Amino acid sequence: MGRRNQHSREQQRDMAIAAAELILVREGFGGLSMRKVADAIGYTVGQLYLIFQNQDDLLATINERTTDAIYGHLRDRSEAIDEPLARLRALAAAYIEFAQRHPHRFRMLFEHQLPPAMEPRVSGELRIKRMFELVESNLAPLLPSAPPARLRQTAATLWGGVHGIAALAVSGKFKWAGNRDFERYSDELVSTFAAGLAAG
Amino acid sequence: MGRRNQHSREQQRDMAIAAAELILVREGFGGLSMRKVADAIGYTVGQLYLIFQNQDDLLATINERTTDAIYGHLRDRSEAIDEPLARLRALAAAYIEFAQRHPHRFRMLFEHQLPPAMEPRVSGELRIKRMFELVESNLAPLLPSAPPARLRQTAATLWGGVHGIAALAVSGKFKWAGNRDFERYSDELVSTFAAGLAAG
DNA sequence: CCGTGAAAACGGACAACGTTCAGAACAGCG
DNA sequence: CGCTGTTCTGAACGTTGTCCGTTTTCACGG
Repeated sequence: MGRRNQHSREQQRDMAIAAAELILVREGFGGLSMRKVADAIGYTVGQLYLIFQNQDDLLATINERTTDAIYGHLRDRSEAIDEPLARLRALAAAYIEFAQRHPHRFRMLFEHQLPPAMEPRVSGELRIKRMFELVESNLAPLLPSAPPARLRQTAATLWGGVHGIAALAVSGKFKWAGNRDFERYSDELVSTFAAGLAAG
Repeated sequence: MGRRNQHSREQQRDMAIAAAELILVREGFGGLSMRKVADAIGYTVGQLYLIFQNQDDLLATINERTTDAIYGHLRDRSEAIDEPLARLRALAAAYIEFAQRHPHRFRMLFEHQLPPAMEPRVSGELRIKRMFELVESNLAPLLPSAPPARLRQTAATLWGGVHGIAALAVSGKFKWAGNRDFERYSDELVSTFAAGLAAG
């Protein structure tokens, strides 16, 4: 086995991912190229294509890590809270906070699409599903007698709404509102939505 | 004035925009290149750069037209309705419908960002603002005694939420929900949110 | 009708991009 | 040392956005 360098394939993979994430954070989605990643880890582009199928493979891998990071952030910000509604508010605020703190990672997660030729990544879909289930489980106490299907739809509705605020915050198309404090919007959304559920 | 072709600069501009929109619809954001546009209108790339400052200029122009199209669609779908809450529901459904019918145009509107070097486009921001004001004016009857600032925030909250559902619908990351009928979500969001407003 | 100057359009150049692949460089074994 | 199979390189191809020197075309003055 002629190995020229001391890094195993697994190590190279980790290095490449770390380097790519750094470039993503610094220069954004558009500035992330295979050549830059290869340079950053001291290998050539060709080698990168022995580690990743193609660029989409690398980006999808990073997106899975981003989903994990969001999930962890949501857990951290909500686990110490007892009251269900307060937990939901905290989850929403944490989601907005992550989007604003890591706009490039957040944007790439939702803006990058795998080409139709590539088979979809089950692991990535499961991660997103898990994130939504976190919302669902915290929404359940507010809808005690709702059947599972209804609960899932309502969780999707609410979280879709929270996601919209985060998406607009990160897209930069929200300047007209003049308000940089986006948690105010997510708070109002969650509170008013919950009040509506209670009323209905 | 030596003009070789029968098209005025204004005509060339219109042709280029129309061709670019066609390519966008057919091949998506990533498939839209200056060279393809130039080919489509029978000119060379160089000429395209006498019409548009650069690619971002062309894309921003298309995005302004997309905003107009959404605005018109929202008006069409809501003007015949009398009841304010029903109007809001119709607006939300129309927004989702547009996003699903024109996913590439919708995505580019919110995913493309001008490089920081270019000065922001006031006309584009005004168009987005106008769209949100359409929501605001239909939300006003539900909050009769709310001050303008509160009204604006609530409109932004609600519409941010609707936008999130549209964004998720178009991003293809909503498969776990198993539900293709996204108007169900926007209906629930608007109804529940309005119920919450009435209760508060 | 011809010449001239300016506007209009072309087309080649450049750097950067994703991707591929023939061959060079290497480690271990005999 | 030489052989073998893996590892890695570096050049290549096609495409992209962008620029700019050159050529073409026309309107007008003579």
